[in-house]
Amino acid sequence: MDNFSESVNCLECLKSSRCFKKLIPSELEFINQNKTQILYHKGENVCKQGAFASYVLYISDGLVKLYLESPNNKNINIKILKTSEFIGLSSIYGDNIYNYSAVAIKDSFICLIEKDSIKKLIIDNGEFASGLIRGYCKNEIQLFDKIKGLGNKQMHGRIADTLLYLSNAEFKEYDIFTHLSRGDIAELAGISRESTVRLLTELKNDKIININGKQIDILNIEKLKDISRRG
Amino acid sequence: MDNFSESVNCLECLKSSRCFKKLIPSELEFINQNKTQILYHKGENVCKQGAFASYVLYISDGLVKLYLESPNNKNINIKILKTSEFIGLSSIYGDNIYNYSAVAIKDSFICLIEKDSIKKLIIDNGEFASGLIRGYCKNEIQLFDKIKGLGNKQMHGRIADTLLYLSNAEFKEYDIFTHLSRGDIAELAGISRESTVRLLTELKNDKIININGKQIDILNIEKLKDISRRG
DNA sequence: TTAAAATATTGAGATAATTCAATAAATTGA
DNA sequence: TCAATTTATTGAATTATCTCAATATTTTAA
Repeated sequence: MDNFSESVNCLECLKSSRCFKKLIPSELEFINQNKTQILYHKGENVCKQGAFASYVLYISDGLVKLYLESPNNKNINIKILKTSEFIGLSSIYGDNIYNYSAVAIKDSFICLIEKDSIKKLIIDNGEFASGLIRGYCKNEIQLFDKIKGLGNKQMHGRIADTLLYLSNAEFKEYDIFTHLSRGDIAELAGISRESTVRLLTELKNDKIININGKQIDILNIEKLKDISRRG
Repeated sequence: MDNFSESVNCLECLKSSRCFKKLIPSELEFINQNKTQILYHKGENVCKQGAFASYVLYISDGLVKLYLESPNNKNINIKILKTSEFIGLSSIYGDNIYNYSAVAIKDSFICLIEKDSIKKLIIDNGEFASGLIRGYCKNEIQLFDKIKGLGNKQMHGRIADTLLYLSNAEFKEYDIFTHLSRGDIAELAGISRESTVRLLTELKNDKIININGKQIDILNIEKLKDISRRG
């Protein structure tokens, strides 16, 4: 199988984002003309922080880890993106550079959409713009949560946050833990791999979670939320 | 002087944001009808995390500190907002709640704009929506920087980041340091007040900055940038 | 299937950063 | 202007967290 799937038509796409539903057929056709779909294999970089950003990426089907790189090559994972989510929307104005890196954590079909077509649709179609802005808002709120966690919680609260995040309904269908290493979890929580392992063992001993290889299940969500709250 | 300034007309406003310039006169008049301008004194809360958000706030003239509150009542300062910037734009969709708190750090004129009028203009005027999205993008990039700092820099790098941020051209006309306490700087850097003081003294001894009461001046920006880079 | 590579786990020591406490300096309001 | 309050500064002790190193387990690829 090569990197290009049989050409998927945006007008028939079943994985389309809420805001695409606001487009009229001719606009959808316009997007269709200005996009390519590519298969990224697990572990492959979908975009790279600092690289020239001519496309907005859209996850047609897959699972992608978004992360920030730092000079001291410690990464911090921002979030896990799923089917029907955008990558690189924060790059459509301004520097024309990706502000983060992204890597497929399982084989994923990604649509590359010309940045300028998105910009054109924002101006032409207010409902589309409104839908996009809805996404920006949701996004921002999540970034605030991240900042709260990193800014004033310590290890226990952060790992609790991360486990609650990963156990959230949005990942139900994804069997998310099988795609994540301890290092991935550590970088989501913003703590070291070793500390992560230690904390997970501790939570298991306290019967708050159950660990089965990579799979982690929450046994006592109230206690975990409490740990998250206390920080 | 009461809390309301003589009614300022949006059509004649000299402090209008870039995106307001995309509005046609009737739309500006529409905003004008749906806003109130209020004077907030230094130290007064402009909005409160968790409170019902019916308005988008716009700084007509002033200086406002945006911060996140946590249960353990340690705050983290997100940024300092200046004249012509919005507060609460991330609340126009979704939960209808402010996601952060904001406090005036000097007397500030703030316009309260009906959330629904902003929403209406987004749908009616693509150029306005586009302008707003430009703001969302810029914002997001700054939040990523914040996360990078908190996530994988230690004290020295963080205080360097904060000093560089506050010494940036955007605050040139504001004499920003006179409005900030050591605690404010600490919460911007995400470290304790005591550590902040110690680090500032250290930087002063190394002749990288100069301290004169509240005023802080960068003497060796290259060295400071280097500290920021190393983390 | 097996050897090599990558990932996970555990313990111990080192380091970063906070907290507490005491004092100094600056600001505020009567 | 002066006392009261808030803010800033410094040192010492404590705590949180990381790093290093050694071993175990899992995954990968020949």
